[in-house]
Order: sequence, then structure tokens, then C-alpha cells
Amino acid sequence: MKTLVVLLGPTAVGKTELALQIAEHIGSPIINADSRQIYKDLCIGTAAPTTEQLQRVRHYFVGTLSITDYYSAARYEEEVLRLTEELFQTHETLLLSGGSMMYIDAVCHGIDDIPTVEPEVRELLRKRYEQEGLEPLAAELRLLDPEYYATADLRNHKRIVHALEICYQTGRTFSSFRTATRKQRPFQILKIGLRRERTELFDRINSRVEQMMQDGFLEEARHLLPYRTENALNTVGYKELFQVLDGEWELPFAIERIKKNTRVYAKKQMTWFAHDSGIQWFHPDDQAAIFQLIDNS
RNA sequence: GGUGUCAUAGCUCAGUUGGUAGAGCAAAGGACUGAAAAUCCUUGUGUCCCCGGUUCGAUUCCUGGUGACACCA
Repeated sequence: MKTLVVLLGPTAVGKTELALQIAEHIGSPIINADSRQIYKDLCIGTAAPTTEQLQRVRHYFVGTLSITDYYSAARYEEEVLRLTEELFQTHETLLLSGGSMMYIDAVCHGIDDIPTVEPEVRELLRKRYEQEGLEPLAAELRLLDPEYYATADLRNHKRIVHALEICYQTGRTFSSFRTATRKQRPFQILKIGLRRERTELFDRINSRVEQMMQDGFLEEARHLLPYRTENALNTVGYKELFQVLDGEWELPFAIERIKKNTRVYAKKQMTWFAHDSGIQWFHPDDQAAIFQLIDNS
């Protein structure tokens, strides 16, 4: 039975280095599962693998997209499945590593087959939200898709707007696409979660942000400033540095915000992963136990 | 050594004309189906420095400590 090893955990826990060691141990490339490292030019701020690390092991989904490219968890699912099908012909075990919760779930059990929203529809709804606000849109959703309306987070405009986009574009209700079925994969999945004491993780986050600044994060952000409205740059770190470049924030204040928002992100990841009972948890230093688990699978 | 000011949440501080207290920051918990490092929701954690006194009742008023700061010697 082919095995996909999924290495996951909060940001800054130590996935990148351990992934390299596991990949070398099992002779697998690394399939990256990070929704921001996949973009070219977001190197320092996303703590993407370095050139040396990329030379050590073949990586997929690192720096392959332009920051203006559209991307989604569904595309990721599709592309990873195609890639694994190919790679499993020559590998018994493959490694996928990253922290983007929805991307990992998309690979492991799939997401529903909902059409991709066309740019015109997206633009139309974006304008309506901007001009009318959330309430009229929510009221409209109640008429178009009462089933989804009943359970939707009515204060979250992204949910409401997306449901409406699908209703408009397809003439069907958004809820009719939501089957919540778990797709079967032609390989077994071994989920390895990395975790640390919270204080330890937060210390690592804080010092990693300091390191990013020393590595030229502000310069990287300066080059990307013209693209600031792209979704790829709606990302912790870049957002705050854009405030500095606008002259709105002092740099030390922005650095504190980056640290804080990274901590919040890490907590959000841990909340998500905590619901997944299929994850076996380890401290990143406990490589022996992790290798043993992989070897026995 | 003397005088004065202050002592309240992890931090900075507000406040209670005496009825056991609240802001900001930090922090904690949660949701999540094609934009997910996104987006959204919830939560105040406390010997009010310590021992006494007055009082039905003291974090608040009073005596005395202790500590910090300022000024005078």
C-alpha cells in the first residue's frame, strides 16, 4: 500500500528542517502544503525553504506561482493528486509538509465539487458588498438559499458573498453543492503533527520575525508594494510592513504586530488540527520516534 | 535621616462621595468546503501591597509597616 506521510503543525514549529530529514530518510521529494510559500517572491516573509534546502531535496509547490495568479485549495487538491499518482509509480512513500489547514484537508479527504467563481461574478458581488454592505446581501441569500442561510455565519462577509456568487453563477443553491462527503484516496495517509510548548513556540515565532527583518524582509515588502491588493499579499507580515511603507506605522510597532499576528495564526492552526483525531503528535526533536512510525507504516 | 507622592489584571493605568472593580495592550477559547497566513465570533484573568483601627460593611477613611519614585538635607 502506498503511503502519503503528511507532516503538519503550526507555523515556526520546525516543519521545514524535519521535512528535509524525513524526505532524505525515505527518499521522497517534498510536496509543500503552504498556501503562501507557493508564490514566487514571497521568500523571506513566508519562511520559505532556502536555495540550499531546495537543492537538498526536490520540492513541489514552492515558488511556482506568480503573485497575481489565482489559486485555491481545490486546485491544490487536483494538482497534488495528479502529482502523487505520478510519483507513486516510483515511490512507496511520499512526503507532504505544511501548515495550510484547508489545503491539507483538501488533499486528505477532498472538498466538494463547487464551480470556480468567474471573475465578472466576483467583481459584481465585490462591488455590491462595497456599496450596500452585508445586510442586503444576507437578506438576498435568505431568499436564494434558505438552507445555507440557516447555518451560515451571517457576520462573515466572505461566506455570504461566496454563497451568493455560486447562486448567481450556477442558478443553483450553494447548499446543493455541499455534500460533505469524504473522498477516498488510492493511498494510505499517515498524519504526523508537530507541537511544542506554547511558550517555546511563541519564542520561536518572535525570534524568527527578528531574523526575517535582519534578512531584509522590509526590502522584500518594498518590492511587492505595487501588488499589495493581490490576495497573495493579504498575508501576515506583508500587511504590517505595507503600513510602515505608507508611513502609517513605526517599524518597531509593525514588528510587534507581525509577531502577535503570527502567534494568532499559530493558535488558529492548532485549533483546527486539534479536531483531527487522525494526527499522531510529536515534539520536533523526537525524530527517532517519528522515523520509527514512518518505517513501520 | 526628613518631607511628599504612589502601590489595583501579565503590562500601562482608570475607578469606587465606603456596598469586593474596568479600559487599552498582552492573553485565552471557538467557527471554518474554490481568496484560508483569508474571513468571522466569544471571553476580563484580581488577597485592589501588608498588620491593625473606625464601620453593619474598607480596595476606598485613619494609625503603623514595607517597597518604588521625587524633592530636601
